Amino acid sequence: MEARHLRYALAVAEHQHFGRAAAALGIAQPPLSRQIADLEREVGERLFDRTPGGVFPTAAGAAFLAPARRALCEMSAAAVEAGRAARGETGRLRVGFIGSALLRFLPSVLAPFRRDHPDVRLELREMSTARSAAALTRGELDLAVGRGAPRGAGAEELVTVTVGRDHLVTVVGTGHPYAGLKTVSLAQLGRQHLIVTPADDEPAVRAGLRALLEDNTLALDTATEARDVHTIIGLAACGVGAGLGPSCMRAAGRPDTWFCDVTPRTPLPDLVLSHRRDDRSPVLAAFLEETRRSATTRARPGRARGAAVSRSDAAR
Amino acid sequence: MEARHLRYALAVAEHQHFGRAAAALGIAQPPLSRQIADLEREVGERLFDRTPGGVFPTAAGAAFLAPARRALCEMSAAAVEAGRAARGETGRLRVGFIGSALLRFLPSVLAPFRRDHPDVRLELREMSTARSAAALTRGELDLAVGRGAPRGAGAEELVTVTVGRDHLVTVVGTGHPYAGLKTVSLAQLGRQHLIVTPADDEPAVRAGLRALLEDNTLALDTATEARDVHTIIGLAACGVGAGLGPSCMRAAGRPDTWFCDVTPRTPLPDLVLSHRRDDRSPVLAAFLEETRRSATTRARPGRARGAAVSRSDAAR
DNA sequence: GGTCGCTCATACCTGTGAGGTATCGCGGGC
DNA sequence: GCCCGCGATACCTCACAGGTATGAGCGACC
Repeated sequence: MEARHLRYALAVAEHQHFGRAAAALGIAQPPLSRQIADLEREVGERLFDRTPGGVFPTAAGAAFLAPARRALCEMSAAAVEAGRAARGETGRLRVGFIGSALLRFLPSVLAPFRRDHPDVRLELREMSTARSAAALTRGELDLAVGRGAPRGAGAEELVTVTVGRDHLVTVVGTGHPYAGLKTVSLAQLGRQHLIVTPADDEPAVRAGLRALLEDNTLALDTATEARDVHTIIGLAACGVGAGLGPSCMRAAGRPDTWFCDVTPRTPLPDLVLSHRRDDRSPVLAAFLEETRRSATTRARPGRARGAAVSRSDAAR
Repeated sequence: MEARHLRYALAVAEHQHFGRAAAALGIAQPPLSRQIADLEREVGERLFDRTPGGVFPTAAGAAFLAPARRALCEMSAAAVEAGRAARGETGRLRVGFIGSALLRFLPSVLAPFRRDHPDVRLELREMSTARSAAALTRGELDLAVGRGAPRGAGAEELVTVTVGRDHLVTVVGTGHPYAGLKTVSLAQLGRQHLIVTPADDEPAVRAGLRALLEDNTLALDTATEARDVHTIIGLAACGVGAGLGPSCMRAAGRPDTWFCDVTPRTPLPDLVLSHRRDDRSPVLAAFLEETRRSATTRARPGRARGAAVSRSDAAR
């Protein structure tokens, strides 16, 4: 049985007349008669009653036509869905991201992406840079948002794009001696109890900090660790010590906290997107395109900081 | 796009290999490659990634395959449903019946029919013989169970089958003078206040009664009318008078009622099935077949009364 | 009641295209 | 570098979808 048979049967049912159905199908009447006869032979039942008053479906014909209609619907739906999937309008995007990406990058990208791709299922999971990179190479994620390009096993299969730059800031509670200062020096920081992100989670960030505080590794080794920027800020607000984090962390500021730039101005590893090099997912491509677009529209009106996007490979 | 393309695409997806898919389809590999290429051209998207490690659906391909599978399912379902409908296993049967058919005929036929045709939607509506015949010719019913073959406009388009015979009995309350009698005569009945079925509802029954009581038409003209056997019995129990009805009415007897045969033994119009002569519905045919079968199985062990089935035309 | 007209079925022809065979191009692995 | 496996390409062939001509059945109508 071919789709042709279904189309012909539906045309006959619609027009109740072989001649007119054939005309509507753009073929002659005899071939239509024969195709219907072939179909009836294959199904094993007469599907139409040919009466002088017109052609009407038998009980078997009526029962045949409903699923036949659905089958043709599904066939055209297949073509439509293939096109939509190819354009990235449907599908799924599994994104792993660090919490600080929620402060500036994701807000600027997610809203327009959702607007332009409402039928894409976004699966967003907050996780550390290290975990998202591993999940990416295992195929459990399609996109990772983290700080610093992934290194280590499988990293050469990934491609990274920088989507944000931040420098180091410190956050303290309003009762802390630094509260009210515009800047604090590295030397001052080295004498504080620090609150930092765990080494396992953010190797690039920790390596950078270790290099900065080379004379005060003790400060880092005895530091309090917190996985989330909000936790770092909250602990600082409690007076636990001086939190260290990216400058975008200011967006999560609370009335009982104070932020100081660190001098000298100290860039942190870039906020980067990573995805598998061989990933041809149109949804991923659409998301990256949206990232580029939102970067340029943000860059034009004013400062390019945090909006610079440059493509590079993680392999080395 | 033809069903062939869907089958081929599904085979390629399943085997992840053009050669093996072609073998499974019973064709050579080159035609399969070409059909897939044709399909991709028609859809406008590449559906499969041909890699050295195997053939895998692209995002568009994956989106295509799901509805394609459903389309093929619907196609085979169409053939199956046509067969089931042709065998009367699915469909609808709208039956109009007089209340007394619930006493003997319908109980013997409906249970086995439902058991053998569980997916047929039975629409059962209690109505008078006159109304069911009219609804039948208007196409609002498929089958009518009534007393006496339909006459009048449209009756020649109907076919009737006798499914039950009854003779006249009378029912009285236990306080009535006839209570305890085995039989009462027509003459005795003519002196009673009667409870009978309305003339509009059951013309054949009323005509028969009128002929019987020719000397006592007054008794009929002043009779109480009740549409339903249960109402006739109930009114008789209340002492309103002597109810007249078919012998199968005994099956609805109550402790406060008494039934007497009428002498001489007086046959009532047959209980008949009617259906449109041009109705080719397999469900109807299956129901009639079930009727015949249950009649013969009931006839064998004992009395054939009420089970005799004879086919005849209502036209005259 | 014979004829006409309408409609679907049948007979037969034709051209397209599905499927066959042979072969090429291209990676990957030894 | 060579071989092997796999999909693509080239070309052929025949089945079958579709075309034309005509037949068969059945109302309608004069």
